[in-house]
Amino acid sequence: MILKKTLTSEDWIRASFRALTQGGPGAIRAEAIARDLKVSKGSFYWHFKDVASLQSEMLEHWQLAATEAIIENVDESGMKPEEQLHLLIMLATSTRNEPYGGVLAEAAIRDWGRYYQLAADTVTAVDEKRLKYTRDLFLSCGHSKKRATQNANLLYGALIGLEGLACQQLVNLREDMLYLLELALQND
Amino acid sequence: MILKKTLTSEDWIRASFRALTQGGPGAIRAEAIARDLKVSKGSFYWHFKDVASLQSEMLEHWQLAATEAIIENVDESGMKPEEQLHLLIMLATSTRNEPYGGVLAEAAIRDWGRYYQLAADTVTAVDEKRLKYTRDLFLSCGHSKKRATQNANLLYGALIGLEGLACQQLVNLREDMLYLLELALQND
DNA sequence: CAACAACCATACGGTAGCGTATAGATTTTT
DNA sequence: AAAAATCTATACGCTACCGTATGGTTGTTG
Repeated sequence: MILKKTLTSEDWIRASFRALTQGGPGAIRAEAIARDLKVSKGSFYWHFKDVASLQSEMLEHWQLAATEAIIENVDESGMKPEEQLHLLIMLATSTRNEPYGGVLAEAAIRDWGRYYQLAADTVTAVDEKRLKYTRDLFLSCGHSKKRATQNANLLYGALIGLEGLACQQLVNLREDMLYLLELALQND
Repeated sequence: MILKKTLTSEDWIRASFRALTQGGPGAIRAEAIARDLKVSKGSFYWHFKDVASLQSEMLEHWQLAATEAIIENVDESGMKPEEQLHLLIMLATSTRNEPYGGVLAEAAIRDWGRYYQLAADTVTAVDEKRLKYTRDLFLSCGHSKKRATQNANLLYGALIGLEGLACQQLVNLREDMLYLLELALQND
């Protein structure tokens, strides 16, 4: 166990994501997070100009992590597109230990976007990238442009919606997602 | 135009839903909503014991409205189950003028549930009812118990997820939902 | 009209957060 | 060791909200 004497802005950002996932956007408060880190807010205002600046740094970090993580794994797998889609779902439905809180942060930031423009823009950018990536996989499966788009939309939309329902124990996320992939890949 | 001299608790609840949809759960504050209604908070504390009591009344009202609205329409249509499913999607993807803010309130309350237990319980109750209703429709279509469940989960999960993406103009909600219904109803 | 209830305004004390200022402590550099 | 840079503590004024207390206004009822 390494005892760090001083904090980095990374430490603050990680703690802020804990606050976000546990208490929502309204829990991103300098003094509250300072208490969590067992320091005073004097530290906060050294690392950040103000709370808004912390928030934008959080979103910046998340945007990077949110697109790199899975796509890299799938790209380097050397599989056929159908198998890549399967892998994509397996990765997306695993309770992974991602930086910045994983699927919980994902949902929290998505919510955040409803009331905070910068978060909305970030989420849109991430969604666009993921939708495009998924659509390209379906295109590689030989689907038409229209059908590839619809399949990608469905897959990604269902993932988001089902993640919430899975948290309430109302559905089995992976099972339902794999069933959807089956439907989407069926030739007519 | 009728000039009302005094407010009812209903007026407060409606205004509170406006606040919720526009500013998130954190925007449900007695004094802020009072300003919106152009009264003082003395009025608020006459109609409600405290903010928590306003919140629980909001959730109570929404829970009723959220389940009655569409299901009634579909039940009384006298259609075949396949057509009822189609109608269900048409209604769910129409930008309806529901009480308490419609689809925007829906999303806001879903978010709210992440940080507020009472909201979480309310959302779960609503989701359970809707999922069961949808599953029963698929059962009426002759689907097996397992497949009916998966189809219902997919339909409802995709609706939730796609609603968010539709707000960002990233998908066409109704088109994608109808496509999903097509897939789900295909006989193998 | 008197009495009462329904509804709202105003004023109060208390808490919690923001951002600043300033000084203290610690590490790094010279 | 001295100086500089890095990091944190403390104290301050400000704002916004909560919930209470109290009194005023309006409308209804006997």
